[in-house]
Amino acid sequence: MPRTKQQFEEIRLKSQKRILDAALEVFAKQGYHLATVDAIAKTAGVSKGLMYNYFKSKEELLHELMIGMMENMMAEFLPIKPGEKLTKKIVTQMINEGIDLVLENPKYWKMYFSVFVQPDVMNMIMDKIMEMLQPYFKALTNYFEEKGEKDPVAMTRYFSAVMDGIQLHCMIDPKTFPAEKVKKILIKQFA
Amino acid sequence: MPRTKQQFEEIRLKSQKRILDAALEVFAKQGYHLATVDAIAKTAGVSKGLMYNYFKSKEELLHELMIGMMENMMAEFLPIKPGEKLTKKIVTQMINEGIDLVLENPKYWKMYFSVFVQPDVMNMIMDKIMEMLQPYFKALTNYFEEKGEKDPVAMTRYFSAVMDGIQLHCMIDPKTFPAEKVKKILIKQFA
Amino acid sequence: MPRTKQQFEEIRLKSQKRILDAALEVFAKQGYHLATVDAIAKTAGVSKGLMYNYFKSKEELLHELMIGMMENMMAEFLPIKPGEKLTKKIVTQMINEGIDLVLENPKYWKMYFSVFVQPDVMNMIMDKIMEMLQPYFKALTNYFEEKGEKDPVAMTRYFSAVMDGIQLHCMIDPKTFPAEKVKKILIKQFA
Amino acid sequence: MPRTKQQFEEIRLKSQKRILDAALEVFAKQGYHLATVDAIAKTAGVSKGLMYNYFKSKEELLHELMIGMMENMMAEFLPIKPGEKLTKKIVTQMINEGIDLVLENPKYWKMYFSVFVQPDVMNMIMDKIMEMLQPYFKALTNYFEEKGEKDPVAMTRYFSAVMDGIQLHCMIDPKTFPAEKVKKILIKQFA
DNA sequence: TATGAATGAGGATTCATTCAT
DNA sequence: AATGAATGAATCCTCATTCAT
Repeated sequence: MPRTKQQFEEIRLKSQKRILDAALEVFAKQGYHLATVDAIAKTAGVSKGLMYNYFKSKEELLHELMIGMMENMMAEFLPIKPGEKLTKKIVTQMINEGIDLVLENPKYWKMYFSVFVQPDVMNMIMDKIMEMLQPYFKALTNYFEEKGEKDPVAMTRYFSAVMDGIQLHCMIDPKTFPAEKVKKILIKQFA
Repeated sequence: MPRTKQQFEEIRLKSQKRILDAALEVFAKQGYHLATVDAIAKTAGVSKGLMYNYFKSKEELLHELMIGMMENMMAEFLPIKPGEKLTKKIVTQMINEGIDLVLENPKYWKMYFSVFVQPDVMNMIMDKIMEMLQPYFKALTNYFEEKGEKDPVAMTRYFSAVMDGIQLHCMIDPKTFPAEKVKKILIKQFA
Repeated sequence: MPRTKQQFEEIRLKSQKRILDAALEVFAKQGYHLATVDAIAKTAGVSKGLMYNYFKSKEELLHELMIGMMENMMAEFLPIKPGEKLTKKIVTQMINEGIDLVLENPKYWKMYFSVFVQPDVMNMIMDKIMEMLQPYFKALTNYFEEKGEKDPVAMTRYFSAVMDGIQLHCMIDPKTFPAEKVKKILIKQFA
Repeated sequence: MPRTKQQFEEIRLKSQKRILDAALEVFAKQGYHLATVDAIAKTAGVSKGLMYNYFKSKEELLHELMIGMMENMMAEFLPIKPGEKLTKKIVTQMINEGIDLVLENPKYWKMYFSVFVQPDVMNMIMDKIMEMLQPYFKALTNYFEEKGEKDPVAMTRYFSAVMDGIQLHCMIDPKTFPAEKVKKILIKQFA
C-alpha cells in the first residue's frame, strides 16, 4: 500500500525544510560560490540527488532561500497589516528589531547582503524582492509625509539606505559596533 | 647596463598596470568567482603565463587590486594631511565626492563592496583595510568632538555606516536614487 | 477465488501494455539513451515502482518492446502461414506495406533501426530477431528459387538489404522521398 | 622565449588529430551515449581538459568527427571533379568502393549510420551532410538521365537508398553477407 | 498491486595553475 | 620577459534503481 497523498506531502515538506536550512547554513558560512552542493547535502543529511528532486539547481536553491528569508524578515520587520499606518512606536520597533536581527545572526545577513552585490546572476531575485518591498516603502513614505517631511519619497530612500548601512556595519563588525548608541541616534532622527 | 635595467622595470610596471586594470574590469563585470583568469589575461592583452609572473595567484591579484583602489579612494575621499583638521567644508566635500564617485562607476564599487561581504576568503584584506582607515576615523572623531557631539566615536561609526548605506543604494539603483536630495540631508546633518 | 485471479491478470496485462506503449512513444521521440524511466512512467500514467514490477530494467523494457514490434511487423509484413508459398501478389504486398508502414510512423521505425546500429548493448536482441526472421528468409529464398534466380540466397539478402535501405531513407526524409516511384521499381524488379 | 606561432599551430593540430582519432575509436566501439569523455581522453593519451580546449563539448567533437569522415569518404567515394561526368566505370567503382569501405571498417560505419537514426540532437549535422551530398546527387541524376532513365531524380534516390541498405547489412553482418554477389547485381542494375 | 521519496555512482564540464620552450 | 598547451582536481547535475509503506 502506498502512502497517502498527505503523508507524501509531509515527507516532502520535511525534506525541503532540511535542505533549505542546510543551504542557509552553508551559504552563510562559505558564500554562494564556495558552497558546494555536496556540502549542503551532507549538512542536510540527504543525498545530492534528493536536493535536485526539490530544487532544480544550486541557483534555484539560493532563490528559494532568499525569498523565504525575505518573507520571514518582512513579517518581523514590518509587523503591520496592509493599509494600516505606521506610528512612531512601530518605526522605533523597526529600528530596534532591524539591528538586533543582524546582530543575532551576522552570517545569515552577510549572505543576504552579498546577493545584492553579485553581478548579473541574481537579477531575477532583485525584481522579486523589490516587489515585496513596495508596501514597506509606501507605508514609510506615508509616515514621513504625515510627519511633515518636505520630500517623503527621498526620505524613505534615505532611511532605507541608512538602515542598510548600519546593518552592513553590524555584520562586518558585530563586536565593536556601537549598536545601542546608533539605535538612539536613529530613533531620534526618524521616529 | 643600468639603462636596460630601467627599461625592464618600466615594462614590468606597465604590464602590471595593464593586468590590474583588466582585473578590475573583469572582476567588476562578473564578480570575483565568475571572473576567469583567462578572461583577465585576454582583457589585459597578455598571456596567462605572464600574469603568473607578476601575481602568484588569482587571489593575490584581487588583494593588490583592492589595496590599490583603497589607496586611490582614500586620496580623493580624505584629502587632508596627517594631523590636519577636518573642516565643515572638507566634510561637505567628502559627502559629495563619496556619492559622486559611486554614481560614476557603480560596477567597480559593487565589486569593492562585495569583498566586504564575502565570507572567509577576504578576512586577510579586512585587517589591512581597517588599518588604512584608522587616520580617517581619527580625523572624523576629532571633527565630531570639536562639533560638540557627546559621543564622537559612535558618531564616527554612525557616519561611516550611513555613508556606506548610501553608497550601497547608489550602486544598486543609480538611476532612481535621489542622490542630490540625500546629499543635502547628509550635509545638514553631519557638516 | 479464481475470479479475482483473473481480474488481477487483466490489470497486469493492461498496465504492462500501457507501459510498453509509453516506452515506445518516449524511446521513439528521444532515443533510448535520452529517454528517462521517469518520462516513460509519467507517459504511462503509472509510478516508477510499478514499472519495475513488470520490467526488471530499462533495458528489458526495450527488449520486450523490440520483440513485440518485431512480431507485429512480421504478422503484417509476411502474412503467410508456415509452409505456404510466396506469390508475386504477396511479395508486391510486402513491398507496398513495408514502405507504407514506415511512412506512417517514421519515428517508431527510427527507434527500431537505431537498435541495429547500437554497438555492444543490443547483441542479445539481434540473435532473437535473426531467429524470428528465419522463416521469412526461407520463404523468400524459395520464392526466388522458383522465379529462376541463379543464387536465391544471395538474392534474398539483397532484397532484404534493399528494403531496409528504402525504409531508412523513408524514415530520414519521409516528405521528399519518392516512395511511390520506388515502389514501382521494386515491384518490377522483385515481384 | 615562447614558441613561434607556427610551432604552436603544429602542436595544436597534432593534439586535435589525436583526440579526433581517439573519439572515432571510442564512439565506434561504444556508441555516442555510452562513450565517456574520460575514455576518449584516455585513449588519446591527453587530459580531459585539453579536449575542451579544442572542442567545446562532447557533441561538438562528434560533429567535427562526422564532418571530417564525410569529407574523407566523399573524396574516395566520388572521385570526380565538379562538372565532370560520371561514366559506367566510375559508377562501378563507386559501388565496389562503397561496399569495400564498409567491410574494412564496419565499426566506424556503424557510428556513422547511427547518427542518421538519432532523434533530435543531430539535426545540425544532417543539414551539413545533405549539403555536402548535393554534388553527388546531381552527378548521379545526370548520369541516370543520360542513361535514358525516365525519372532520373527518383532513380538517384533509389540508388542511394539501395547503397545505404547494402552498407547497413554489411555493417551488421560482415561475415555472411554475400558482398561480392550483391556487387554484381548492383553493377548490372545501375552501371 | 502501487507509490514516489531517496540514493549514489557516474558523467560532462570548468578553470586555476604549471611548465617547456 | 613571454607564450599558450597541458593538466586534473573540483563541481554541478542526471538518472536507473531500490525500498518503506
